[in-house]
Amino acid sequence: MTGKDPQAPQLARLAGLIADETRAACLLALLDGRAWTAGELARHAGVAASTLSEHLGKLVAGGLLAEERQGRHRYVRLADARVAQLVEDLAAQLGPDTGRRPRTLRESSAGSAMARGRTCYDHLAGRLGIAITEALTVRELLTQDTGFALTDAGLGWFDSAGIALDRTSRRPLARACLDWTERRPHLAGVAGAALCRHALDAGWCVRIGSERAVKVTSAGERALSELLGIGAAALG
Amino acid sequence: MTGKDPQAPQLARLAGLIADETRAACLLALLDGRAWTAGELARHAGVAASTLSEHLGKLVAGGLLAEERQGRHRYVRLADARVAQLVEDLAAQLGPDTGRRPRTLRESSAGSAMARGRTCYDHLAGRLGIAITEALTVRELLTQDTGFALTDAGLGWFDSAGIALDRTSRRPLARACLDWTERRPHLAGVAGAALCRHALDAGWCVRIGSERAVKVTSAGERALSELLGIGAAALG
DNA sequence: CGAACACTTCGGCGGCCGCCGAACCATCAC
DNA sequence: GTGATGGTTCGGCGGCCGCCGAAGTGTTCG
Repeated sequence: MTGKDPQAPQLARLAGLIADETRAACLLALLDGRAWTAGELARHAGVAASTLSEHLGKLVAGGLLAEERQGRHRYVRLADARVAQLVEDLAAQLGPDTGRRPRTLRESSAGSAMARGRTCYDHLAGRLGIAITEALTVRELLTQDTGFALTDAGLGWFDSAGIALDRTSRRPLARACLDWTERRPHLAGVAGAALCRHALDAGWCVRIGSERAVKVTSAGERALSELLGIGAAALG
Repeated sequence: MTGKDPQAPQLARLAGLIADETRAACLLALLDGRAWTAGELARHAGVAASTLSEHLGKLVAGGLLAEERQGRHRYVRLADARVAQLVEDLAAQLGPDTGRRPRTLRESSAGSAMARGRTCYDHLAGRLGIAITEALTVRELLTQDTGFALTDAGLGWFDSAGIALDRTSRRPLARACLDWTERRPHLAGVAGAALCRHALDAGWCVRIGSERAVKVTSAGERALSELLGIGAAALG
């Protein structure tokens, strides 16, 4: 009676890819949606280059990462949005700051910058992401009470804001992503990605530091206030 | 510069709980939403009782399982719907039948019963779950093109069918859950759970075997046809 | 061309962890 | 009470896996 579920070994293997502190650190770092070189990740994780090389091999073989070789560099990024979502979901399961408290001033300010606004793979998160999601909901451009979807008015809003949405993608147009600093859902999916890309392209916000944190510019404050009625207070 | 993300160790620990074949088999078995005894799980996984006891200890300590002691039995079930979703998401990432092919007739027919209809923690999946989700969508009770949410008409349908929806829960009313046999989303969340419970209570379907598979009764066929226009063909 | 650099491969070391059986403890049946 | 059953604890064994440094491959730069 060892009728063990046939997908158990594979589930274990998949989880095993994430079940290593160094690989987990890589995946979290790659949640910024960009491609990192092997060396950058090795320094980030505080481990020898040779060690990290083996980790990348496993993650790529397991389908979690996509690689792109350029000259003597090996660039690596999350394979697709599904993998990003998976890592986010796992991280969200942990709950907010169950981690250690920041020890240094530098860490603390980096933490608060992340809490203020950051990218979550390809969309916006943190107080910035929440403020936008909230504003969309209040204006009935997004409905959250019977699920999570854009309204017809919401489609119109994106259109009039000049943000194109790819409606042919198999990826959901709007999806809720649980924010691990705010404990509330923010907008992800095709619409979330398009909005984030537009915000960066139009200079509404800029990346700060080398990680995921972003900062709203003064042009961004004007645009958010004008288009969604978001006041500076909500972005504090 | 070992500025490793502070949540990396925890992410690794969480994944590590799932990254064992025996524990993975337990979690998959518990996806039927019911409580199993330690002994049942040990036999299911094909491992000594002492070994399984240790596994359960870890899963409970890690918050993935909830336990309930009754007399000399230790009943254990998934801690909540979030954990179930997490396991489902991980399993969905694997893709359909990447596992081995069934070897015996018994396995094969069990597999097709599972493909025809099954529970996915607390909602319906398989061709049955897809047929229902599809019918709800065609009748514009559920919208999938701008996200995933019940429409106003959908709320009315649940009401007139006598299926109460708890709108006070923090859990989303409607949520998409990727079906790993059909590769398409089916209805989960509060509405999915209420529908599944009603289907079992009203005798629309009954559990078969000791696992997740369910079978539509003739009363169920009538009800589904009447309420949602689902023909027997869709349930093949 | 040679030096610096990014990455990979390979041995080898050490620790962690899943497994079992045996002993133990609790509950239930008689 | 005695015996059977479900579960837990404990040692101890074995394998897996992450780590490193050293040596090797390919690329870029002067």
